[in-house]
This record gives sequence, C-alpha cells and structure tokens, in this order.
Amino acid sequence: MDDEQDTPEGPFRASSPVPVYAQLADELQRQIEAGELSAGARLPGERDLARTYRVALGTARRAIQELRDRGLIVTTHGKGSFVQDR
Amino acid sequence: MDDEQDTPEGPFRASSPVPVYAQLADELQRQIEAGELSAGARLPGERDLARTYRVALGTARRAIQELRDRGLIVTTHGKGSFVQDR
DNA sequence: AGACATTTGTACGTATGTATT
DNA sequence: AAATACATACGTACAAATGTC
Repeated sequence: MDDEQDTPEGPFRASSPVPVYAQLADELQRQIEAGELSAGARLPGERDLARTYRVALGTARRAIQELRDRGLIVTTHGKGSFVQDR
Repeated sequence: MDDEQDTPEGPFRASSPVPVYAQLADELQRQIEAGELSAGARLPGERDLARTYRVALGTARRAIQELRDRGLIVTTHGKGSFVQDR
C-alpha cells in the first residue's frame, strides 16, 4: 500500500501547550526509536517534512534542530540529516 | 555625547563569508569581553538589536542563539538575555 | 570543466502567543 | 490592566554544499 505519503501524518495542533516543532520532533524521535528510521538512514528533507506534516519550513527546520540538540541526528549541508548510532 | 544609538554600529555585510548573524554575535561578544557589557548586564532586546544593527528580527534572534550556544549569555522568556559570569 | 538537480543555510518580514514586570 | 520582551509559526527568496552526468 502506498498510502503513506498522502496521509496527513499529523495533524499537529498549535493549541497544544507543546509547540508544533516539538510535536514533530517527538514524532520523528518515535519513528527512530521504533526502528522506522534506522541508524544511518536519511530523514526526509526539510521541505518534504514541511509538506508532509503541513507545517512551515521554519517549523520543520526547528524540529530538525531539536533532534540535533537531542543528539539523535547529524545534519550536513547539501546532504541531509542522518540518524545517529546509539 | 549621546550619539551611540543612532550610529549604525554595523554595517554588517551579507557579501562576507561570515554570516550576518555571526558578525553580530562576534560584535556582541567583543563588547562583552571588552567589559562594555558586564556580567549580569542585560543585552538590548531582540528588536532593539535588529533596529540598531539594521538586521531582520530573525537574524538578531539567531545571533542571540549563537551567544547562548557559546555559553556567553542566558536568556529568559519575558525578561531578556543576560551576560554570564566568567 | 561545466551544467544540473537536490538539499541545507542564511536572511528577510509579519502576526500572534506567553512570560515578566 | 498594561507595557515590555522573548517564543512560536507562518511564508518567501536566494546562497552554498553535495552529488551526478
């Protein structure tokens, strides 16, 4: 079934006390810990994430920064963000 | 002479290999290390910085984030950014 | 070398929400 | 209640790094 990219995946709500960027970061962390995103795997691009989860580019970037801060991924200019080992 | 707030202070140039936000962070770090901003002192607000240095709000915020990352200041919601001891 | 596509980085500007005083 | 200040969220454009052809 190829119904995964048009599923809204979200929706994240701004009314939550948890910021949208943190909700997205949490969701991605869940995917990493569930093994849906394995170590070494590349995350979807910022724009892909923004589209998929219906958030602004800046919000997607903020979520990615959050994951970097949590030590879960490493980002390289021109390449993408990759899940860290451990 | 009170000519300090209308002096452009900058100007920072986007043509530099050093990003504008880093140029601003460097300038503020200089002021801190020169004692122009002492430990415990509050930095100008983000919007003040943006106006004074003629940069966008987001760029001023980025510079402040940079100083946080460098461990030079601490920011508190609703209060401001304060120079750290040491 | 050069062109091209993809992806992240920087910089701009605005509106609204939340915390502090 | 009001003023001030940081936080979040939106959207856009161009620059820079990477990889491929």
